[in-house]
Amino acid sequence: MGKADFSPIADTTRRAEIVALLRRAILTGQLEPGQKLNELRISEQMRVSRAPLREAMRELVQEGILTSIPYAGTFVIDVTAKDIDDAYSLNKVLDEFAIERTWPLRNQRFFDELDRRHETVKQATRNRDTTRQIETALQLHGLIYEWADNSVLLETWQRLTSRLQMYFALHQQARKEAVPAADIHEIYVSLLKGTDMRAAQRHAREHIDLDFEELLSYARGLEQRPSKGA
Amino acid sequence: MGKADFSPIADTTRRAEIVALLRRAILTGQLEPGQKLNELRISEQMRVSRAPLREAMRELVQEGILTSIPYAGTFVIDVTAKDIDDAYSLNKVLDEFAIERTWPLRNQRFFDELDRRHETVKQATRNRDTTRQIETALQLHGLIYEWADNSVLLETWQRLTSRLQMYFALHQQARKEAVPAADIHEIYVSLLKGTDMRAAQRHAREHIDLDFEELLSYARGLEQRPSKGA
DNA sequence: CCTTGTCAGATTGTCGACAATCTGCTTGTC
DNA sequence: GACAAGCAGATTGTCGACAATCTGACAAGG
Repeated sequence: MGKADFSPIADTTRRAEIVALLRRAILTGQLEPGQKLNELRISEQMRVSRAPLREAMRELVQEGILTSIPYAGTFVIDVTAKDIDDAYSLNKVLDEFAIERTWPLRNQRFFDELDRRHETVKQATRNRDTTRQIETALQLHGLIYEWADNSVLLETWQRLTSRLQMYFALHQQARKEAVPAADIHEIYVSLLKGTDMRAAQRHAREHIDLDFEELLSYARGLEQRPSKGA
Repeated sequence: MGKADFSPIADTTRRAEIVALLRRAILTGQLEPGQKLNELRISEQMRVSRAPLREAMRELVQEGILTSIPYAGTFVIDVTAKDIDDAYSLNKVLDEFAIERTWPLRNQRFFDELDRRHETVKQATRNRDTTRQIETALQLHGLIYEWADNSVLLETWQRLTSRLQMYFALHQQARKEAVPAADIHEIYVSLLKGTDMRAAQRHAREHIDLDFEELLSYARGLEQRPSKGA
């Protein structure tokens, strides 16, 4: 059959590209929490007018990684230990739900995709590319959300992901050492392939606990850190 | 003491007002699902330029009640039975979590607020104001989210609320009869005041089931309904 | 010394006009 | 008559300029 699956072509608006650029800058920590985004300066740097830039910023405000105060400016969100803890506890609940929904829908394509993403994480780990390591680990984790066949759940996860990626990036940036080379995802993947759903859910919970443990103690340390301005 | 608590003053930007206007129009069903929003026409009607209107629309796109296709237009989201079912099942999980978190934080102020909102619903019911009835019922329901002391959870709920309100409004609009005068929230409120958390969670689940039951059958009926254009 | 009024500079919010893109119709060709 | 090319209208995307608002400094007054 000549039936090819074409994915939708890329958004060719400046707005979409600006959103991607800004998001990346925030999630990798290039833009620090609390920092103000000067519209004129950024628009000149990007060789773009302020209109699409402002529209892009509105999107990121709604996405939850920017915050806007009328006539004062738009800022990268501040990260508090409470924020991380909130995201963390919600994540646990959502994980359990996502696994429950994904469970009966697992098939060979799911397992293949699981392996593929796992491999991508391992590769990033080998390359000592911490930023990409965070990104790919979240993508591995996100598979259960993509597979759960619930659009609202997926959206919720994607919003959460933005923040988590930002938190982890900040954490990594703070302690300059490389992340553990040991593969902490091995068990997670194998449990998702297994037959005991409860076990998978339980592990996901503990798995998350592990990841967040350090993150939280780190965040509690920098509490009341002054926001850096431009 | 002359120490007054001042809440932040209202956003006085056109953008914010436009967002409120558009959201209301969508959530009350004035703008139908699938309908296209003509920027020029709306901006002229509101006596506003397209810039703030477009920024407002970006916000609502991210809020999930509008969808944008580059160079084609921005449309009110289409409502499918699956969407409602997805929102419904996630809502159940979130409710359980919200109740769990709110439970130890309940105090007199909580109970008072609960009664206040309950009273507001009853008043809207007496006045046969169905739109307000939906709105107030969701606000009553939202108290456990506001009280749970988890900002991420609250945000998630607020996004979900937008859709739910839209769904219920559509439903109401379809079947023109008035909503049941019987007070279905009575038990919910009393259980939240009680001592059996599990019972409250269980009831919330069933309570939601009741509300959604009709909504779902209605939505399944209008599946493949053609989207109405401008 | 502290408070209040004023002002200049910088930044955000809004506007009207232009450019890019899509849609549907018309036209020409076979 | 079927079909592709191309044109005109409408709509969205982007731009540069102007208006509204905030911030901080400075001066006047108590």
